[in-house]
Amino acid sequence: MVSMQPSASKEDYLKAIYVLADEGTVSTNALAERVQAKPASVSGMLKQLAELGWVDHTAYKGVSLTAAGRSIAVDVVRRHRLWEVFLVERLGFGWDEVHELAEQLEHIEHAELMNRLDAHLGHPAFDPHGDPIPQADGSVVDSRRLVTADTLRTGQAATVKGVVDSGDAFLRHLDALGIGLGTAFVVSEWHAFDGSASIQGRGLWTALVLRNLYVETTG
Amino acid sequence: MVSMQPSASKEDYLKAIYVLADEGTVSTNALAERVQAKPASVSGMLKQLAELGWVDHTAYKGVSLTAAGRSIAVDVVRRHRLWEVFLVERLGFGWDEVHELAEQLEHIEHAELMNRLDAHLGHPAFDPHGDPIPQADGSVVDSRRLVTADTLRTGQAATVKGVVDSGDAFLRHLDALGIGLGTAFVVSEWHAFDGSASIQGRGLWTALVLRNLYVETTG
DNA sequence: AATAATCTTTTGTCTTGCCTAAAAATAACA
DNA sequence: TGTTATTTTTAGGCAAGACAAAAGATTATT
Repeated sequence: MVSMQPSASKEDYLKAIYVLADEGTVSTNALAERVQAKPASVSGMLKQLAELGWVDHTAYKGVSLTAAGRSIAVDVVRRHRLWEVFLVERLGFGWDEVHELAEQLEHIEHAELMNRLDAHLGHPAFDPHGDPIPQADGSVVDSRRLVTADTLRTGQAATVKGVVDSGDAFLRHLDALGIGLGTAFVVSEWHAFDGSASIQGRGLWTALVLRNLYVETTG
Repeated sequence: MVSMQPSASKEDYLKAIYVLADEGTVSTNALAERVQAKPASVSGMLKQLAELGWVDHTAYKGVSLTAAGRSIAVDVVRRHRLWEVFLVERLGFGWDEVHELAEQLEHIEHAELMNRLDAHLGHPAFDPHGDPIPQADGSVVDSRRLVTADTLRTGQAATVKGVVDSGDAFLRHLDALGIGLGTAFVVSEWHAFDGSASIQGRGLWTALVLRNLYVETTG
């Protein structure tokens, strides 16, 4: 077998390590607390994860994710947050009632499903709790580099990185304007009267309220 | 515990019995074939299902669902088919590539989720393969009582039971017209030129192409 | 009915996956 | 260096589900 699918439980461990690993390594105790198990159980699981090449584990020293492990963990987080957006934006759940449900949905393994869901939701940059949603390639947006487009100055260039809310109407609007993930544009002129701006991208001009767009400035 | 959640595997067994039980009972061998297991394994599982009150099993005679068991099986089928509609109509999957994915999604246990998804899809009556989708209350539409609304005669009364396809645009259109599941109406007049009809319901008149609507005639 | 063929259940075991308590090892630090 | 806290190892448990082999029940055949 080339690369096996992690079980739901292993995904949970990897996710926990990912979340706890602000600095280098995570202790067995901290991990045990996080996944609601005894330290002995964690030790056992870490041995398995290390054999699978998903963590680096030095006995008594702590554990950290390998590149492969981080990739899985990030994907779990991505799935979790995309489902949360779907549940809130499309099915009308409250942002406070979707966590445990997303906790189930996140373990469904199907890359194509998540990519299509992501597109369906307009490539949201943040989940309903404001946490960033990792990209399909595993990159996580550095939220410090990301601003809502209404902070741009006239003449400034930017690239669309995501939407603030994935509401149906707004996404359709964007679609009609030919604006999507990766669209680069320049702010031509602000219209004070309604807070919208004229922007120019790939030869097209359009007016748009920029409040709902996350962008990365490019000049 | 009042009523436990069946495991994914038990749900599969119940669904298999449901599907195979055209007449009274299902044989152990047929079931084994269906769930890809040996008859011995099926016997063991049937004992458990009987203890849980989900099947009636008389040794050597065959098995059938109890009311409780049928209720579970129908719900699994419902979940499976609703997910299929979602995958095809919303995410753009081909109708031939969604089965195995729906096979995973169907085991997610959350009544509210499915009810909201059902509403989100406009209460579809059939899945992308043309199979009927059970209602939330467990009732399964008798497809013989259901017709597409374009077969109605002038003056005939009918109640909306579902849509043929759950496309975004069409559902929004219905919504704007105030038409939904359960809406009763009478066909006032057919317009030969475009195949649409004027209908009247709750005092409102509107024109509509009826081809995409499943209705039950009521007079 | 007796025998044979078939189907089904029982019995005893296995595997997988995860968990745990208790004991041993290591690390940290006074 | 001894004491304490953390971690790992060891040995074992438990739940779910599967299976082979043997035994039992049913059905078909003669």
